[in-house]
Amino acid sequence: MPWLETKDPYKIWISEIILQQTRVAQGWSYYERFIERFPDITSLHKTQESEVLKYWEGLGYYSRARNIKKAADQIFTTYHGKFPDTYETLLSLPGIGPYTASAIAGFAYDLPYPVLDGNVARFLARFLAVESPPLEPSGKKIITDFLAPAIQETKPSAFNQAIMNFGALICKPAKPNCHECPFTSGCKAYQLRLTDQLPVTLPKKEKSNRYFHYFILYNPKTDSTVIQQRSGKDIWQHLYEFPLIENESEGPLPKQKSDVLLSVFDIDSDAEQPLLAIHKTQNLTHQKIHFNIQIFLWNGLIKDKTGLYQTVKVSNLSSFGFPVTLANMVTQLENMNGSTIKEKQQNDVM
DNA sequence: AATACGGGGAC
DNA sequence: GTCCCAGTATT
Repeated sequence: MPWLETKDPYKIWISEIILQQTRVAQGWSYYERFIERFPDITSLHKTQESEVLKYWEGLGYYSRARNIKKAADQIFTTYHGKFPDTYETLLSLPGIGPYTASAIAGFAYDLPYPVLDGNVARFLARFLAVESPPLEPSGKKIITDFLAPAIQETKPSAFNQAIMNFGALICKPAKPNCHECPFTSGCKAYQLRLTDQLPVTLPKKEKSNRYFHYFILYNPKTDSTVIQQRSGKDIWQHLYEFPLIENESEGPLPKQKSDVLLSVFDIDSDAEQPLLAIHKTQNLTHQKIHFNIQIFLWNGLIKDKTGLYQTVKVSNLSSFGFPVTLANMVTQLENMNGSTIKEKQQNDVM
């Protein structure tokens, strides 16, 4: 972990944001690349949000990237580039909640704020036999009241690191290593044989299905295609995507709907068939996305005055941040490098 | 208090 | 398939 070798609050901040709801194994390479490109507040302040999102591509929870950019701008202007060094000012920054504020306060400044992440919550929910979900307000209070005096007894950074590691390595979600645990004599869950029933979890909700029909329009003459940036409050905010029609139900898109979009790009669906149609699904926490991706040949015309669509070279696509499923499509497109599509086009003519 | 927000790895 | 991860913001 960065804080094992640095007290730089900037690096600690970035690593903590990346590791929110993200395992070290998944986030570590992102951290290294991110720090290399953005070594400090100034470098983040000088770039565009879209580049930060590109570096976040594939990590998920993209509000983290958007908020990192916001917070960096705030630190640059409001705090003149000096990283905030109190719990309250840290907490006031976008993307920094109670956990991250405590983590930075402890690791960078040795301030005694106990961290309460998933690992700590699980350990203390068992140790204290907390009856409510440990991250709900009531359970959270019980745990925080227990930790607040405890962290005063020792070095905050060591305390926080140790208690999180303990939860991750010993007091694991399933099959905790109680035989290696030095706290069994004080652990209520262990005494009551409730270790596999705690912590209490909330009932899970059903996830919704969504049907995304993407149109990849390929202009072989210029080796270019069309993308747009996602707006609104929906998933993947500010990431890029291909022209999209979302359908309410499973199955093929009604011809009338696709014709409306295709006509914007001067494509007659009766004359032009997709070169390729790809189906994929992607499981997210709250929804299952069904992708239907079609590649069409395109003459380069856009009959749309909103300016929401932008034409880009295929060779330039990878400079934009896409949702992971579309990022994989981009990789495929680049590998085709136009030649496969042209080949396919010739085969169709013959 | 409930809900949305991504993606992947462990089981 | 299910669970859940060094959580936060919004409603």
